[in-house]
Amino acid sequence: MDYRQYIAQKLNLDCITSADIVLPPNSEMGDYALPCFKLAKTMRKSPAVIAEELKNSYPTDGVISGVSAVNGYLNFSVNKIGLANDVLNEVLNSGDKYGSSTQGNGKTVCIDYSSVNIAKPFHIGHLSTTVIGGALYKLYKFLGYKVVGINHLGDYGTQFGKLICAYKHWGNREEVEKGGIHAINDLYVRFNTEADEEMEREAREYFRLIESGDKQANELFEWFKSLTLKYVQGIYEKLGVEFDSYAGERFYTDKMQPIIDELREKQLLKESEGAQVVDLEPYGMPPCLILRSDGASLYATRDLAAATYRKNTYDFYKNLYVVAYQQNLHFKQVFKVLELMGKDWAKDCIHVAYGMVSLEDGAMSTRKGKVVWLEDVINRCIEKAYTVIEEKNPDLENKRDIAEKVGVGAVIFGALYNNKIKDVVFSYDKVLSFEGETGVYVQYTGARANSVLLKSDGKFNLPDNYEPNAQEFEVIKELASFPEILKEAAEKYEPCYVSRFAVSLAQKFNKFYIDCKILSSEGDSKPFRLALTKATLQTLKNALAILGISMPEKM
RNA sequence: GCACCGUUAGCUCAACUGGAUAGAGCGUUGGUCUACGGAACCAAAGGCUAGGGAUUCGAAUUCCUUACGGUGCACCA
Repeated sequence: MDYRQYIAQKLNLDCITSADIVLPPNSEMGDYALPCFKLAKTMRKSPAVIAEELKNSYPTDGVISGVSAVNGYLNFSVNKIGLANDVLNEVLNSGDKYGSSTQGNGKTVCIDYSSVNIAKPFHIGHLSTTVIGGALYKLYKFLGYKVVGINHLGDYGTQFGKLICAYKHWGNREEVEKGGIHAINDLYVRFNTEADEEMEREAREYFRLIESGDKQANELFEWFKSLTLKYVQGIYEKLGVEFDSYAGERFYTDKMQPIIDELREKQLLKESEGAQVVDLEPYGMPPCLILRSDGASLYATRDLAAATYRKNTYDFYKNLYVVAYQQNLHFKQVFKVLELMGKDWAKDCIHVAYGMVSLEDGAMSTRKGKVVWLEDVINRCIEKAYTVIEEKNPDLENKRDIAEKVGVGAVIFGALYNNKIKDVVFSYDKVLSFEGETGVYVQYTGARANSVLLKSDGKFNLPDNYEPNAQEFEVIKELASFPEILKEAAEKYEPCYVSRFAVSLAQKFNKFYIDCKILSSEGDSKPFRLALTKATLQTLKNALAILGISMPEKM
């Protein structure tokens, strides 16, 4: 039920739409409001008089039970009985589907996220793209879209020549098999600190060998790639993140030439300082480099090919890139070039930018060993969760399992709680905090709700004409807002709308839980409160699921 | 130098996109255990929304400007 629209319709004024309906600052005033100040101009009356007149003419009914005029605002109170009934019925009937939608049916969304680089382990800086992308993936699916999750592998570049060179000089099979991706990364780091000119020359030669299809060089490369994928797969499983395509940069090797031809044909390409570029000066941007002076392709060239490939293959409705804001200019340039090429779908390409992570003593630096590895963060959170369980609930079954759900949940939730554009200074103190506005708080609330339900016989019939009290109604309103929250989150590409909703609902429920006895209440209260508890648990579960977090039954 | 982003309570952040008294968590202080799970709840203290101008009935939110911080700006990705 869209109350804004309902109210706007009943008001029956030309200049008022559902967008003009706002929420009052506190619920004693009402549930919705219309500020009458705009109307004052056209109606040539004071806002207070207008509100008073509208109040008298507004037809109250079973949906809107009260109207009042205060300080130029027209306040509406919804019929609590009706709303409570509608919401609880809908949540309980929809179950895992509550909040879902069919708005995306027939539309495909491509999401490029996480994009692992071969031979580079994840550090804490890779968390945002992975979990933001993962959450958007689930969110769009929930809203009925077909979603293609794309891991645009960083598998192309001269660094792989360096890596092979380093391996040939210092590495051996056993050590790499044993040490996995970190062993490969160590070799690469060593190359960057120790390599002389001779090795640099060798590295370029190895890169050329990869490119020209040399068997031995490619076998090594594929080996490094498989070790990398094995490593990230473990992390993705923990974080509940999935992909439909691993088409990386190399995949586009043979798909760039048609783009270059097209650019030339459309006379967009011109030479500048020996390189081939698209001039973007009229749009206030530096030129977009397409070919280096030695004829080699660049980052932008591959992204143009990739976007075109995605359009042709998936016919996307939207094509999202979950990449840090460092790349703002790059994507602006690429999208502009697509537009200049006459691709009308360029407007559907969106850079979902997020802020950067640094450490308390400055930026991360692999070379200086100033790195926080993602798997360490995850493991430490799981350990902390296990310790807390040992302390608070030592008889719990499946302690390891639940510690993982809680620990991983804390990591994901922490990364998705703020507006994504904000920079973050990583601290263990913060991720290891399990109190207040955290994923653990939401899970704990769910476990509490579940515990109540287990103690009841689980059978109740929702009473027909039960008027909820203040605490109950706060929970009801929160539950009712979930579908709308999801739509806004998708529109703004902001998973934090979902995590904030989860905390807010948990807070409202906890207040209700403290103030109102559930199991020992009498009359219609008991079945109503059980229904409310069950609906809250369900909705918290659905919200967490979108974020990639599971709800433990006990903890 | 130019461009983009950010700046809200001691700290970390919200604020439904221009609406009423700017809200949470952490921290601090003081409360709530005869428990449906204290990983919780209640209360108090804490704000000239970085400074200055403008638009508006009305601004944390829009525009201009200054300061501070971040990022980017040609052959890396």
